[in-house]
This record gives sequence, C-alpha cells and structure tokens, in this order.
Amino acid sequence: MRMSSLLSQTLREAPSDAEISSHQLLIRAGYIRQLAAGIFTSMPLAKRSLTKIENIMRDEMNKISGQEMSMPVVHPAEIWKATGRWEKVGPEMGRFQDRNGRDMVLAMTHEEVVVAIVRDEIQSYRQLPMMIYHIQTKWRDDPRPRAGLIRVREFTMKDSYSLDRDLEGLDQQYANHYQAYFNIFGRCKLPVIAVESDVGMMGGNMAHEYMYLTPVGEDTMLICDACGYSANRQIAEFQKQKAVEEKAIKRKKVATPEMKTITGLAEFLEIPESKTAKAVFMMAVMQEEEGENEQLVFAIVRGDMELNETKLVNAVGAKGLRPAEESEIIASGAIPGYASPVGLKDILVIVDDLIPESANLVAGANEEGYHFLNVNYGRDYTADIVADITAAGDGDACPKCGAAMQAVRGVEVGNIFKLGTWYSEAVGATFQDADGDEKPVVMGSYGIGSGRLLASVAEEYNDKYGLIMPITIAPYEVHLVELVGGKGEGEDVQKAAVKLYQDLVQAGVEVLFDDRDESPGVKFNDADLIGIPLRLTVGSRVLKEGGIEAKIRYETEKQLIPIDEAVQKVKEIIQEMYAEVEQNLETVEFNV
RNA sequence: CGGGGUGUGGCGCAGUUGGAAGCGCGCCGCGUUUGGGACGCGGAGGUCGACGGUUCAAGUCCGUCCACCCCGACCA
Repeated sequence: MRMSSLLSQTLREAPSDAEISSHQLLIRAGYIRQLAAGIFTSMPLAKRSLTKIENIMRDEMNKISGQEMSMPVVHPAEIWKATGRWEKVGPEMGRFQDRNGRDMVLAMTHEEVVVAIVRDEIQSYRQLPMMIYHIQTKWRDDPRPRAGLIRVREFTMKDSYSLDRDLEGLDQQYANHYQAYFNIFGRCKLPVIAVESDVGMMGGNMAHEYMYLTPVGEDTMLICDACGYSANRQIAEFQKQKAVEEKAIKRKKVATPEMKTITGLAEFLEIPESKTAKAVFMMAVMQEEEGENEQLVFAIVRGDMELNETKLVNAVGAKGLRPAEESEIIASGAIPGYASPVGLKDILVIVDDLIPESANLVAGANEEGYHFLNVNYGRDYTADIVADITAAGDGDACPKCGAAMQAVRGVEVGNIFKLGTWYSEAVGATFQDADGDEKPVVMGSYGIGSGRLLASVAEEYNDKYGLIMPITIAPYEVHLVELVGGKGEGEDVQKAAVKLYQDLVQAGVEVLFDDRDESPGVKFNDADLIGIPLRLTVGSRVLKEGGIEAKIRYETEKQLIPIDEAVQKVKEIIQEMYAEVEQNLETVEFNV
C-alpha cells in the first residue's frame, strides 16, 4: 500500500476527549475515528488489524471443530420473547419497529438465533456434539461508553456456541475453548488471566472471564499470588475475621443525634467501624409466575465492609436490584440512618455470614437519633437468609490458602460460559437421544470482542512515540520509508525504493510504502506512531553503502542490509517475529 | 439516571468591561530545503453546538435544549 493514497491522516495532537493512551494513539495514528459516543469507524489501518485478529480467532475456532456461519443483526422480537429476554433486558437492547409495526431487535448477542436454528436443525444425538461460531456486529446501548474502543456500544464480536448431548460434552467443549482463548490472546501477544466470574441468572454452573490487567480497566479482580486463586470481585470469596468476644453484654440504647453514616457514628462513639452493623436497603426484582414483583430487602453487613450486589442478587434469587427509595424504607417501619432489624417484622432480612460471628455491634434503634449498643445476632434478631454478601477487597485473605489477596483492575476481553439447558428448554430445542428420550440441547457460549482486543493490545504496547504493534496483528508487516531528498540522487533512491517495494510485495510481504513527499522527520514520526514492527529506510546515505536500513520498532539499533539481500533478509526477520509469538504460546491446565 | 466538565476552521487552543472572529498545527499554490514533526511568500477554510430572549450591537449576558468527555449508578 502506498501511503500517498492511504485514507488515514496522523494527528500531531490527540483530540481533547481522548484520555487513555490506546484511545489517543489509535486516533492519532489514524486507525479509528469516532462517529458518536461509543460508535467508531475503523479506518483502513484498523480494519487490517481487526481482520488479522478475526482470522486468528477463526483459526483457533476451526481447530476445535467450530463451523463458521453468519447470523443476522436484526431479529424479530418473537425469538427474544420466546426466551423471555424481550422483557428481561432493559434499555440496553436496541428495539424498533419495521414498516409493518412489528417489534424488531438489534442483536446484542445471538443465543436466541442459535436456539431457533437448533430447534429446527438438530433432531438427533447423532448430530452432536457441534460447535458453531460467527463474527458479527452487536449493539448494546451501554449507558456509559468510555475509553475509546475499550467500552463501546456497537462492536464486532466473535461468539461461539457449543451444542452437546450432556454435561460431559459441555465440559469438553468448555475446556477446548478455555485453551483456544489463551491461544488467541497469546497470538495477539495480549497477556491475560482467566478468572472465575458470575454465572448470573442463566442457570449455568461455570463461567470464566479473560482479563487483561491494566489500571484503565473497569473490572476488579482478586488474585492470590500464593496459590493462584483468581476471581472477579463480583463473586470473589475471602476468609473473614471472626470476633472472639463474648456476646453476653446487655443491649443499650444511646442517643446519636445526626449520626446517619457509619463513619460519623464510629467517630462519635469512638469505636472502630468493624464494631457497627451497616444496614443497606435494596429493592429486589423477583420473577414471579404472574410477572415481576419488587420486594424490599434489608441487608446487613459489618460496618467496615462493603455490600456486594452480585452476591446479594444470587443469595436472594433476584433478577436485579436497585437502591430503595427513602419512602420505601419508611414504609417498612425502619428509619433511614437509624435502621436495624431489631424489632422489625414482615421484612426480608439477609445478613452477611460474618454477622452471626460478630459480637456486640452498634446498630440502629429504628428511632430518629438513637442507636443500640451491643446488638447480637440470634439474641436480638434473626435473619431469613445468612449468606456471604460482602465484597472482597485488597489484602483480604484468600479463600483457598489464606494468604493476602491483591485487588487488581482489568479489562474483560473474553468470556466463556456454561449455559446448560436454560435456552434450549425455553424454546424447546431438543434432540432424541440414543435411549429414545427427548432431551434439551446442552449449550455453552463464548465471546471475544475484536475491537476491545485491539484497544487492549494498543494499551499494552506503546511508548512516547506511538504504538508498537505485534507482527501478528499489525496492519502491515513492513513500513518502507523512502527519503528522496538531496541533490540529484533523489531519482536513484526513488527507483531503489519502488523496486524494493515491488519485490517485497511480490514475495508476499505486507508493505506500507511511505512514498509521500514529506520530510524525513515527518515520515519517521508517522512510522513510529503507526507502530508497524519492522521499518525499512531507503535513502541516499545508506544506498551509497550499498544497502538499506532496517529497524525494529521496539529496538533501538538499526542494521544495514545489502540491497540485493533485502527481500530475503526481511522475510527472515519477519519469520523470526512470528516464531517468537508462537513459541510463547502456553498450554494451560484446566481442571473442570 | 445523579455529580462534574467541555462545545469557536480537520486537530489543539485564545478571544479582555458586549463593539470588525484570531493563533499554532494541518490543508492548497509557488519556490528553497531533505536522515527525526524544515523555511519563505501567497491562499482556502467558520451558521462561534442549536433554538429563543435581552440589547443600537451577542462568541461574550439570560433561558431552554442538544452533543461529547470524566466520576458514579449500570454492564446479556
């Protein structure tokens, strides 16, 4: 490709609304342009990188017997009503009506289409196991797109779906994906860790997220260096410090005027926050037979700990949660700021499993301006549910080995999910098994967003000059710079550069040829910015020495290559780069 | 949806008490330059986010709305 005709201008300065480096550099280097919040155009450079990423995904999916297909982006609402997600999913789903007034959906994922196909196409166990995938546009109207390509509303995703006779088959396909995903990220040179993640409402029994660890990420993981335990904070467990005190002390009411927060209360009473009980009121959306129903949930955690909403949702079996309004709290008989379950009736109380193990806490007296001292679970009140509902934090003890865990941030670049039979049962996607019984197909779903992967790689590999793209996903393998300056020698340089360009292309090398009439500084800076791993320079200075100059983007040395060996030598360098990536792929252990 | 911020040429920005819309980069033309974002001369490019109001006069003051960014809520 000749740069003189490439649709991509580099920018000396990043747009002011780009804050993180991958966003700034992808914009500055001309890879992407923004159209609206969370909606981006992939310019030719990004498109080439994305195509390479997608081809890596294809390769790895094909290796584990995936069949590529293409499912529609626009769906009739019926298939979403069939699984109940038409109602379940909120405004995140794009909905519109066609000209005949029929409800339509913009695809945010493709389980519905998969089960619709499976229902019609899979009749026999002889057709299973099977794995299908596609690389397709998704629309999720995220309330807060951010950080360039890290979190967008429209994106392309490789999503695959495993279909099996039984759970053993699912386990196998899940394990296949577990490894294939490490291969995909490894081939893109993106370091990731797999962490256990929330399975949510889908009846699945296992899910993992692939996290690229970076401070710009918005998920928090707890990882244990000692034993390797790692989990998303949403579900991370930890060992809690139990109290050793006697519980016998008598309950006592004290005046605590204007002390509505735990911090204020602890200061006022001169006690640590761990000696208080924090009351959190949530409205839980419960799925009842005749539809949804909201119920007030009174959650109690120790004052120094944080409620984990995901754990709470799972513990009470709710569809979702929202903070309760003050009026809803008052209607229950509790006083906001001074609430406790002591003396309250007809309210769903759920306490963290540490609470029964704690002694003599300060809790609200359900009276404006008063708290109780020495409140004890069991004696003063009981709960409907006792469960782990607090969030693990940095330094908390590992649930497996007890060592202090680290809280780290990351970007979720992929996930794998054992769905089970939830979807197939919902729509009657069944097959006849060898024993003659009609059984629901057992499913798994697996996803990787290609744009987010590109952005993560850009975030990981850059310096003050620009991007440093791995050879496997760089838009081109070689950035050829011609320096046609000088007096009288320009023609020779140009001839040599054009010939080298043509020879390289002929030899199958992907070359971005900077043939523009620009100064050397501009060309070198643009080359650094775009971040193609190998840069070749043809200029009169080195040409006189009978060669061209080669520089690897992430190294400082340059080397002179005799011009008649250039094609061969370049191919060798490139091969080495590819080989280095392949060598570093890891086989991971996966224990189902 | 709550809190904060920003909207002036493609990008980055300035614009004073309301009084003729500017600068740098980029872009076009000519010339000189040519190994790390060259220089000279001459140009093009703007409904100042939108609408309404105040005023003799609005980029500037007032109101409403919109868009984008950041934090939070949210994230099959």
